[in-house]
Amino acid sequence: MACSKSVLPRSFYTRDTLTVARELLAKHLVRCVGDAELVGMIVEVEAYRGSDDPASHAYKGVTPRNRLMFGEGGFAYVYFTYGKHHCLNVTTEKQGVAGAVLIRAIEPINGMETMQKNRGTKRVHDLTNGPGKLTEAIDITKQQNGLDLTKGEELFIRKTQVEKDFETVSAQRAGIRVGVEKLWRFYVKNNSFVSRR
DNA sequence: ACAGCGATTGACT
DNA sequence: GTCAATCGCTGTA
Repeated sequence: MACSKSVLPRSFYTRDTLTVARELLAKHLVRCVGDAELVGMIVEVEAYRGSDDPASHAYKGVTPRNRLMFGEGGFAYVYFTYGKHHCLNVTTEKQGVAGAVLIRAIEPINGMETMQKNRGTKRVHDLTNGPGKLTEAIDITKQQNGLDLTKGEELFIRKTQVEKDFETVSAQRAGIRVGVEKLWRFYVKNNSFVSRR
């Protein structure tokens, strides 16, 4: 696998969830499907923790759905919601500590034609500017739930060759009714692929 | 067994 | 701006 040494290692993920969330911005999310490499730059994320975070799936303890949030950092946690959409998270923290980062938006870098086909639209700015949109664009379903992101194979995240300067904005998380006071949504300032709300 | 609902989206007024 | 779609997960019985 080319560029495998730039794949983020386990030690990146097994840290504090808020730190991992902020540092995921401007990294490249890579989805390999056959010979195709669908790539997007992460521009918007949200952190979810455990018993201190009423908005988190992990707030009330382990269930069959959220068990990956309690496992070791660096795995994909994919869930299905509103009867329509999949959301992609990466797990964080060490084994036994709940945490995950929701990938809310990416800026398409490579494989845009496939993303347009998967989304059924040609409008570039509608391809990946939302958690349910980007999973459809890069073909993430529960098939990918539990994947190890440190392998550099089907799904992974890598450092960019030259990371441009950017400003990080902290804001309220979207679509939740509790825990809104925590500013655990982070996005790249002025990036046009950040979801609206 | 089953009612309630959601870390969203797209269509419509 | 408002609201319906749609179904798997969760809590309760």
